Amino acid sequence: MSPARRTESLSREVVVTAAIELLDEHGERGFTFKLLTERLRTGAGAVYWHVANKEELVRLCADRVLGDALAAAGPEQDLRSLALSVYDALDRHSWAARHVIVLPSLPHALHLLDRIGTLLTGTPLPAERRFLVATAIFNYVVSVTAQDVVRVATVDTAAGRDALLAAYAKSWESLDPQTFPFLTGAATDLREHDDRDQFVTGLDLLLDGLRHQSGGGQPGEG
Amino acid sequence: MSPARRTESLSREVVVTAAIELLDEHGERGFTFKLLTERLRTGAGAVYWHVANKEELVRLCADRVLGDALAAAGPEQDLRSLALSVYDALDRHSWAARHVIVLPSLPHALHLLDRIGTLLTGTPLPAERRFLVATAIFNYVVSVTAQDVVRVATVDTAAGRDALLAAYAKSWESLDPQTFPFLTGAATDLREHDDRDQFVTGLDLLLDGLRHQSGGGQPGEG
DNA sequence: ACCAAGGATGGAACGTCATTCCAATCTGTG
DNA sequence: CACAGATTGGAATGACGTTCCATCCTTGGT
Repeated sequence: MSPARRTESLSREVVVTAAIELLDEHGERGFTFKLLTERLRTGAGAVYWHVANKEELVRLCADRVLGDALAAAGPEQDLRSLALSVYDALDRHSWAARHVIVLPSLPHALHLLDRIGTLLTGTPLPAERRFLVATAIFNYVVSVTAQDVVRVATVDTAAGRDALLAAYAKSWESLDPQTFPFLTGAATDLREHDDRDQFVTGLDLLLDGLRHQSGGGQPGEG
Repeated sequence: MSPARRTESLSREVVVTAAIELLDEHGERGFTFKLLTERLRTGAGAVYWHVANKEELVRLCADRVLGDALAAAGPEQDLRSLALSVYDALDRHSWAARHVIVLPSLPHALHLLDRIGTLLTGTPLPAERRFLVATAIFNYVVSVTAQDVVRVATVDTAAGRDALLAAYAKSWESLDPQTFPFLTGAATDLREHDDRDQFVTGLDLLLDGLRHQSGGGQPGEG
């Protein structure tokens, strides 16, 4: 594009914005300072003036993404739609979720945990269990979004994803039914797998458990 | 230590065993081929003869850990104790969980998913929901173990951990009660945080939801 | 308007890492 | 005993994060 150096001044915000773009384009593994300095038309030293190191930079990016997600999700939401808003936002930036942790604090992670905890205040859940349950829900939302157990997202077209799932499903069909009695019969389900549906299934299970526990119950002896 | 080269021949198994030791000692970030070749008393070329690259090696290590965990957990377990066995095994090798994915398949991940699905077969849960629910449980166990939302594990003494948690709890107390109405009151709970308790809380929530959804039966029990 | 002081910048230089390459050694087989 | 292929060790390579430093720019005091 342009060979010259930049005219506007750098700032932490500008660096983070460019980094998020590059993280989205190349993934965390493909995100390098070389790419970053090229896009910003500057040198490494300039970037390091605003940011301690790459790790801090990615953390700042993840916090920005989470902050935007929380701002976009109106404060009137219930637990389920809050969780879905966060899932959708983090899913658009698949590198981000793994950096969302409570301690050492990612600033907006505290906001999210607080919102979950506050929403629990309006339920019959015993007060002394609120923190454990809030953290469990936070944990589910962030962790499951981060792990991405079915990694077919590398393929960016929907058709390619379907083809890949179909190929895997076929290989499941030819597994040994003795050692894999369940999976051999589940190949069809795999073909219809969808990350978001999968997330929702677990979330509803969790929230049903919450209703059950706060209704009249003790955590069932499992 | 010893300057000589090794006498016994290398093998994939030997390499994986040494790698697991080093991963445990230095974490995934600190695990390098230099350390590995020093411990094995060989050169990089020899290691690459048995293993395609570092990523494959770590995946093999994770699969070994998961396989050992499944072998140790007897086949007669119910859902809850199976989940706890896997949690405990993966928690002993904190680098491993993040590499446990279903597609592209980590071999023993398929075994785990199959065992979860098979345990659901003895349940009133509608057959067409089994795969979704099994994957949800798999997802919870593996993802939550991987994410480690409260990263105080860097400190290896229990006393140090407590001190760190106490310090964080103190900082929560002085947050703005306006923006953090829940957390400011939860500092005490944080002080008592325990990763495993936290995992169990979410797991029981999930299993309660399962019992609830599957029509009041007793799925978790054999 | 001038000047010092420190805030910001760009890029060269450095050390570390994963990976590749190749000459050397071992092992089985005829 | 010789040859081919399997296996090994370590030097060479290239990419990367980070540090260093000379330079530029801004600001506030005079």
